[in-house]
Amino acid sequence: MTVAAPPRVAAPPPGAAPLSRDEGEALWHQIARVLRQEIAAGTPAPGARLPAEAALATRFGVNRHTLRRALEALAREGLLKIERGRGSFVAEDVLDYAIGARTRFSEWIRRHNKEPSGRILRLEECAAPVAVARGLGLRAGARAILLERLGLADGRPVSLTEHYFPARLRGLRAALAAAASITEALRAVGVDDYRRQLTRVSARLPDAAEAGLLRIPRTRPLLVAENVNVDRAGAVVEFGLARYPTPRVQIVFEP
Amino acid sequence: MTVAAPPRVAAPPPGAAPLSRDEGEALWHQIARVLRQEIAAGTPAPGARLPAEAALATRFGVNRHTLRRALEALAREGLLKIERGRGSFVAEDVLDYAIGARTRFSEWIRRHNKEPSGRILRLEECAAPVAVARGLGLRAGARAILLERLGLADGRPVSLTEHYFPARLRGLRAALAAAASITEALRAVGVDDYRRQLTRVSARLPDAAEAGLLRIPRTRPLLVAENVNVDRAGAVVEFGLARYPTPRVQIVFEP
DNA sequence: GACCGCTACTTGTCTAGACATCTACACCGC
DNA sequence: GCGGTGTAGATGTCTAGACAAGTAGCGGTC
Repeated sequence: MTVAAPPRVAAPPPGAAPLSRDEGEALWHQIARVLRQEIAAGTPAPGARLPAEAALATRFGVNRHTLRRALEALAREGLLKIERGRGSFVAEDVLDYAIGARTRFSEWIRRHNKEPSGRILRLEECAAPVAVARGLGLRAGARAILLERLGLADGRPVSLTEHYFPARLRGLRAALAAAASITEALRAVGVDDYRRQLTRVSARLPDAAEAGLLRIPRTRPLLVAENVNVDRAGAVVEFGLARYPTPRVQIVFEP
Repeated sequence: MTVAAPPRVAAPPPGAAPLSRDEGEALWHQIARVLRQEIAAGTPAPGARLPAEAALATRFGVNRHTLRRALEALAREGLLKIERGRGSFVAEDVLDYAIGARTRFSEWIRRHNKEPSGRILRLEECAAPVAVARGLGLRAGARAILLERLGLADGRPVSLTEHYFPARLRGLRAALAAAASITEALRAVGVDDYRRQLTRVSARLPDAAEAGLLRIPRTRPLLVAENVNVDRAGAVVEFGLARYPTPRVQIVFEP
């Protein structure tokens, strides 16, 4: 009397989606379909990490190679980004920041069909640092208003900006505290229109605070953009210093 | 004293391209590069079959899975077409036959940057079959001139055509034997211009002779096009019956 | 704090074998 | 000639194990 042969592979765990073996559709194809649906449903969310290949293989009750085949297919479709040594991540569409003369944060985010929001981190009067004073056309140490702000798209941080305004704009600090956007606050103090005069882009690694606020590891570079905004008369109304997390954000120059 | 451990895999045969193991580039990537070069150099030629995966794996001294990975990459690039149960074939660009009123064989081929040529298989006077007589507007059994021709592009067969002409065109048979093209022969007997009045397309499997001439297996369908050409006055000057091998040739309708 | 090395975890590659599935073709019987 | 059947050979899928190589974080050292 012989014992029944053990199944060739471990059965998938109870709650898992059932894969049909010995039917027409390949296992890796079925797995890709399941993952595609889950991603479309929002879990895991864009940017989130998937379980490791070994864990997913266990979940579906298949060999790691079979599972890899499914992940490769999804990566080719652009749904996943697989990073060696780190894991597989649900692709999040890159926010192209198209630098134009009149680009406003909320318009930028809305153009990507996301909901813009923001959090004021700091709002105070201070002495302008040297680089800022030069940008604003002031003497070093002159008084300036500083607004530090975290920009979010659909709740995910996409920018960390410092805005310096010359102190000559009376009432701006109160307006910034009350208004929903910088554009609106400037209008409240008489600056109807402004445009970007200059933008300079660089990159560096974030410090701990920046990494925490933007929710990125400290090894991911930031794009750092300095810009100068002027009013219709050409007077400087703002010096901005923006930090964007890569690769979530890319900057595009529009001539 | 121990014997040296045997190599994990068989060494590639003497004449084969050397692959560098334990260097930065993956084996499958090196193999893909070698095959890409060979295809670019023309051997194997477009349409030709590559050796089977097992044979190629032996040639490069790798496992079949490793070789498959290289083939898959090339297939994704469009350089190969892999067909289950048949083999891997160097992709050949499909000849789109754009049906226009004045499409001539040589122009068609030249538009694809290939060199047109042809071989006359038959040239004789015969009694027109019923279908042909109807196309030519003659009584069944009326005398007609038949030209059967194999058309080639860069030496590869792309069409097999029967051309029927009404016997009223005196001297055409001699002209066809002497001229390089039908257009030229017709001009020699006074038909300066002609245009396609009608084309009807169907498909069927080839018989043994057709398969042999077009160098395709008998299981590959032929595109069959009947067409009627008329001169400036509207009189029928030719009834054509063309057979094209799929998928080498596709027919495109131009409105 | 900065730097280094260690370690755990992750993805990438290669090998090996088994079986499924499809194609082409020869063969046979009618 | 026609159609079915068998067979060899091709690609497709899955499992299994091993090792390479990259990443991140921890802890020790200076």
